Amino acid sequence: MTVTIQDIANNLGIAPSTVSKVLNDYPHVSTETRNRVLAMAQELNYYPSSAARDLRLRRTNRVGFSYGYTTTNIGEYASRIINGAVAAAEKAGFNVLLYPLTGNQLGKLTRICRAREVAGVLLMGGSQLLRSIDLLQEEQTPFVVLNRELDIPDVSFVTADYRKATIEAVRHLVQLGHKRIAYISQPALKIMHEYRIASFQQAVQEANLVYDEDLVMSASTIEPGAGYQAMKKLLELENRPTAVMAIHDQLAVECLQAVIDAGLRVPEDIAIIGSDNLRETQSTDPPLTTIHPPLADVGRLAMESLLRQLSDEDLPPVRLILPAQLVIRQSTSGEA
Amino acid sequence: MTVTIQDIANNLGIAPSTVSKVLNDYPHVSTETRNRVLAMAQELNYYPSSAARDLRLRRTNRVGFSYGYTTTNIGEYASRIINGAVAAAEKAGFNVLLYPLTGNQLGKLTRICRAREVAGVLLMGGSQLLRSIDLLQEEQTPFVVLNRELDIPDVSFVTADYRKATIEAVRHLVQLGHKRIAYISQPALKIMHEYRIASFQQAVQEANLVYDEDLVMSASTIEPGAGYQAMKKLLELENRPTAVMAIHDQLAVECLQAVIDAGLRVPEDIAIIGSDNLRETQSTDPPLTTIHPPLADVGRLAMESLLRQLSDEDLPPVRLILPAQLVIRQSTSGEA
DNA sequence: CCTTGACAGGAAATCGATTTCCGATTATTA
DNA sequence: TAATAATCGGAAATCGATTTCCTGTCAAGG
Repeated sequence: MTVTIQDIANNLGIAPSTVSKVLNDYPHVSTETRNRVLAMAQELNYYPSSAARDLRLRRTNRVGFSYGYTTTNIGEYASRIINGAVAAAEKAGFNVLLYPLTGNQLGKLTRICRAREVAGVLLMGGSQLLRSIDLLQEEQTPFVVLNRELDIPDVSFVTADYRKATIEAVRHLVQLGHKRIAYISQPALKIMHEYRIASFQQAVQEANLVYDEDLVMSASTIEPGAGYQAMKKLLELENRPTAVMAIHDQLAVECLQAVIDAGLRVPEDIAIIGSDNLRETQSTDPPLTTIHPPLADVGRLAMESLLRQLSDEDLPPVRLILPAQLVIRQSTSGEA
Repeated sequence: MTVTIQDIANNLGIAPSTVSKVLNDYPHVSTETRNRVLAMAQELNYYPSSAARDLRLRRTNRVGFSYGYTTTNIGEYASRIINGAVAAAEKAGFNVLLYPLTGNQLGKLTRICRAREVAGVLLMGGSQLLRSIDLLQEEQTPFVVLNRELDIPDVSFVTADYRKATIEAVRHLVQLGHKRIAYISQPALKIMHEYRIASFQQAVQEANLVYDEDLVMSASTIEPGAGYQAMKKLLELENRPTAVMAIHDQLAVECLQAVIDAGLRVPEDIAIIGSDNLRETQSTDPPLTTIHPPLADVGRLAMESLLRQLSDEDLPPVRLILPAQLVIRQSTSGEA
């Protein structure tokens, strides 16, 4: 059933070690033997057992993609990253294992490392990101963090420049005459949450606007509807904002709904800016202005860095912040 | 660095075989030894090498998810299936490997099988589906086909009842008074394409309408815009349809755009029905009526069947056709 | 008191590929 | 021609865990 190097050797009356040498392009094998081995390997449709190889070589061509954003479901956001990562892995002959970070995240990561299931890991989110990083560092498992800017020594990451894009977005709103800009975030996003709020604050101040904490709202849960509620609260303020930015498009879509349901117009009464440029932002009415992070590139470059780390032991950490674009649509500009 | 069973044995002055027996709950080990081993394993943070286990046991707890729909990118459609599949695998202690079917699909599948990289495969799409199935059968690698109804002996599949949903959709349109219903498909979807067209034809005939081949259009490429073009052609017919169904929502969204660009109203002039219930169908203007296949369940049940096949050699093939619902929104009903 | 058998634990084979080491030939050089 | 080197191919060790087989001990039963 399964063909081994032994079978090839037996069929030819030679030693398995010789077969292995042929298959690994070692010198000191006659052309004749070489050809016979190759022919027999083809005839028997031989492929080396991945388990045996991995064991003997003490390495594997598998990498893990561990993820846990606000949920452990892959959505459009995650899949764009995965597509980039998988394509890059594929090109290098590596396979990608999915590790949703549910339950005991640290326990799971420990197993992955110590059982040598994978050669390295791409780490995206998870509610225990910092501790996960600690763990991977201790285990000396190569890894790259996705979509987080981190100031930890020797930690590689690839992310998008949400900060700059946020500044650009606020500038865009200011140019349109907005002075009271609200922000809706999601505390469940942890580090991302804090980083984005800080970016927003910086952006507001750089635009010489007053930073009003009352205008920073949180979608309290990760259930759909939390963004709607947050927007509703903003609309009830006595001095309500004229523009809202959301940490991600799903919230932005809910905001849009809330504004419309309140009988107000977008963008005339309230302008809206989302983030991530999900497909649905193109088909809402009006289409949403949004921050476009190059997620496929994030995935691709993270994977490429990881693979480089795997082949080249001590490379300096990679810290990539890719430019993100502001995609302007009618939810701010109003023009058709 | 990496802890082996040997290390535990050495630290305790016993044989590795004894350690293994403890870790695998064999009898004939004294409680005292057992406890000492377990304590030491914990202390050294021991996890068994997955490669060594796989080699010795001649099995693995990895399953492959091979995919290639119209593209080898994971989109919302595929990710919903994957989420279900991964969750089910996770529950059973299995890990999922992603195998995008690019390039030499059959070669890739051959390697996967013969190198024993995975214990089984979920097969979703791919331009060579039938030959892939042949191959997996010959290799005796357990597999389950996703989202295709197949009449091949011993082949398991899990899919949604698009046929019934299509019939329901046509009936819905007929009730609204439609008599000329068009269908936009995508030949690149191969088997799915043919199956859906056949379902549509059946649905039309069961509704006692005339099946007019001129009303069956193809989105010629998989590039965005092909659906728009197809719709445009339909609108140019002298006797144009009053309703359109699309094989998937992305096409439906493009149809909507085309209708609006032509200055017509949805649903008053043209009603539209999509398929898959992608997120964006909720936020279009008007929101789209669409067929909702329970994709997460498809993934989950397919994985569960596969895992059952793995533990229980000769089980009869699983042929599941899950009910799909028609989600009625304003692109047909018109009511807000 | 001897036999039988349960029991604890170790030695060694095994999974399949790689790699080191070694012996036998042949080719090269002094 | 003798010494050395290169070449070919095989034997055996190795990776780490599992499993079979075996040995020695002790208890039970005749």
